[in-house]
Amino acid sequence: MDVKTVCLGMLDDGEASGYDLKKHFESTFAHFFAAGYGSIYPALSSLAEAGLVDCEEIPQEGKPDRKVYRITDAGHQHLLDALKQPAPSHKVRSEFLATMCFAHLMTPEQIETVLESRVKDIDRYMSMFHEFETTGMEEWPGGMRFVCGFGKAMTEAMRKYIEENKHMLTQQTAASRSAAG
Amino acid sequence: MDVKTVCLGMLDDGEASGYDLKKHFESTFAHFFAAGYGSIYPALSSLAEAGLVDCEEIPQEGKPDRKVYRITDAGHQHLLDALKQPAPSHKVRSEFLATMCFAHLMTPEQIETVLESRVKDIDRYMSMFHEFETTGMEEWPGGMRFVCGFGKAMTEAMRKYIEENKHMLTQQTAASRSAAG
DNA sequence: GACTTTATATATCGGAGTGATAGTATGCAT
DNA sequence: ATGCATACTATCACTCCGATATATAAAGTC
Repeated sequence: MDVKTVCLGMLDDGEASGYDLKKHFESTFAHFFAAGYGSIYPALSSLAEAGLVDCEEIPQEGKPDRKVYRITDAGHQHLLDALKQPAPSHKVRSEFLATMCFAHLMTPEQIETVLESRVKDIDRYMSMFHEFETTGMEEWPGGMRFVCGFGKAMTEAMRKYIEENKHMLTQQTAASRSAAG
Repeated sequence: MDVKTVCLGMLDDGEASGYDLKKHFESTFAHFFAAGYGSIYPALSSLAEAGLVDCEEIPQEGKPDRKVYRITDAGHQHLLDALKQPAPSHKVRSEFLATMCFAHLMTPEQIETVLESRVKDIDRYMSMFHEFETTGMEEWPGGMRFVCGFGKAMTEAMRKYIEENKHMLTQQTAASRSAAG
């Protein structure tokens, strides 16, 4: 399940341009599968070349031509095949946790700053989830609701853990020890 | 905070070879910062070239020479600077959730298989965390304890969410509807 | 005794993805 | 009038991932 396949899945729901897909990646998919133009445009080109999507160029004045992609029958079949993968991965890449591993080399102020930025990020996600819930999430397919609920549950658990355990980081670091003599 | 910096941080705790670091990445760092030889060896070469680590080649019979890396003063200073980054990221890349977004295109059996493999993965992580706890985690620096507790809390929350919400996925999919007529 | 797996140790390479940058136009605010 | 957001495309250098290659010994298994 790479960017190509996710794009294909999004297009299975209706035609769209690369720009449209990017907005999708930034909203409902943001918390578990980010992708930028650098992956989306090459993905769409490659899908078109493989005949899994059709591309219609819609000329526009002033702006660049809008390229609208539509999934083909072969594309739909390819998607169905891709969904047969029995053990899809779930990976975390956290510079935050990597940094916290070395908390004993940081000052309490540095640690506090990092935690604050993490909590801000968490709050951004929480308001995003809240917005989903208040803008017709009930009509989404079950899978999408499951996925967003998953993100919300994880984000809440993260905030709770940080609040309840940050004392482990700020108490008695190497920096505070040397500062205190 | 890239692989290079994490290697530097590990070496701040004592000299090690690329092979040693890999084992570290596979145990305590596995749940939030995976790295393979394809990232570790180039990282070490680059750190050595920049003078942030020293390399001592220890000849061995039969096996390839063991290259032991040791952090330099410049390297330690570089690490301290890297830890000043105020907003380190925390990213999830989940083919699992991406797949679940398209649950309406899957059979209940396919969905069940995917969930089972995820739960197995969760159990592997849980027994890993359990092993950490029973093998002298109390002596670890606060940061490492925080990070492992974080992983455990997230993993537990994940299992709980899946158990309580998987019904959202298996009920009434497109496949089950058409199978039922 | 032969066979496979596991552990020790290095390293490279193709392909995938990231983040920054670039170009070009409209419209809206300050 | 200058900057900023929105709409739309696209590329490029770099980093990272996963698989693969190479070589040997110990330990388990059939």
